[in-house]
Amino acid sequence: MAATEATCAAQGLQLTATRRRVLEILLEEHRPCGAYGILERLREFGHPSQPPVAYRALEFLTTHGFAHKIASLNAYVACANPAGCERPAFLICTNCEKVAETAAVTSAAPGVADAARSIGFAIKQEVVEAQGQCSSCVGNT
Amino acid sequence: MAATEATCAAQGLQLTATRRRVLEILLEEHRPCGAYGILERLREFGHPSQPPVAYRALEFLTTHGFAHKIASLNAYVACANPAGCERPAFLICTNCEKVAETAAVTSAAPGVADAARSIGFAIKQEVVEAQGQCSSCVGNT
DNA sequence: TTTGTTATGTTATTTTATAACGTTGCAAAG
DNA sequence: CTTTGCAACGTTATAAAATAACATAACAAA
Repeated sequence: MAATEATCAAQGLQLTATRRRVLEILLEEHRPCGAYGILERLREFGHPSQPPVAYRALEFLTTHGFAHKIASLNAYVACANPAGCERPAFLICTNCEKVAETAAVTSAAPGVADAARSIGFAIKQEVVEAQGQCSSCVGNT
Repeated sequence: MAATEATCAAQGLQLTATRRRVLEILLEEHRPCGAYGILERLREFGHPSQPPVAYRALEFLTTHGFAHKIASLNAYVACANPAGCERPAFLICTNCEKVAETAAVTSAAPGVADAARSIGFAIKQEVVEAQGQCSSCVGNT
């Protein structure tokens, strides 16, 4: 949160009340939240709660790297490293639903990078989302 | 298509009319198709066209590896290598929307695999979707 | 011929996301 | 000042994606 505030201040980004509240919600849960779940939480706090409110805040947060969308879940998480987040990749526990964020060292998995090069494909961005079981859940279900 | 027929025959899977038609549709387009786009095409061919029809066919096709879901687009593509598809990864052109399928050689991008090991996370499955520009579109947009 | 299984047909609903349009607040240019 | 521009907001409506639930059909095995 502090890191986010600092980045916003440094870059002239407006961390408005709703945007801040959405980020707080994401930080409190440590699991991916659907947009409509966030919306409900906003409502509890007296914020306006039509869908575009949540989606606009989420767009701001994801655009600037303060949060990420987990495409395979259609859900959102706070960035684990808002100062200096690069090449985020996610480890999603299918049992407890918690998500660990990590950084992919190279641009792509070997094979993918090679394949891209060989067909002249210029990679701009990657979605890397691994599903499996976290250490507490290994063995269960 | 032939490979899919062969696999179905070998494994006792029923490639029914609708399932076959959906696969044909995916093969004709060589870009990702939304479920509702597929549904429209089905309607043109006189198939029933309620959403579950498309979703059931897609579930069959994806479960058995004849097609894949592109999570970051909420869309579906035919598998490029229905015989022996493993660790599929996708290169999605943001300009022409075509998708190239490739195989990730290792289980995860370096860094991701390491991170998983270090926190005791057992990876079962991975979603790897790179966005960028294909060779014909590099330079445009 | 009954039973179980797999696939289908259909209605309705849920979940996720965006279009569109008017308003507000505020800072910089005139 | 005041008006012009812009970014954010509020609201209504709708689109797009996915699934729940339940009835039917087709067919093979007991």
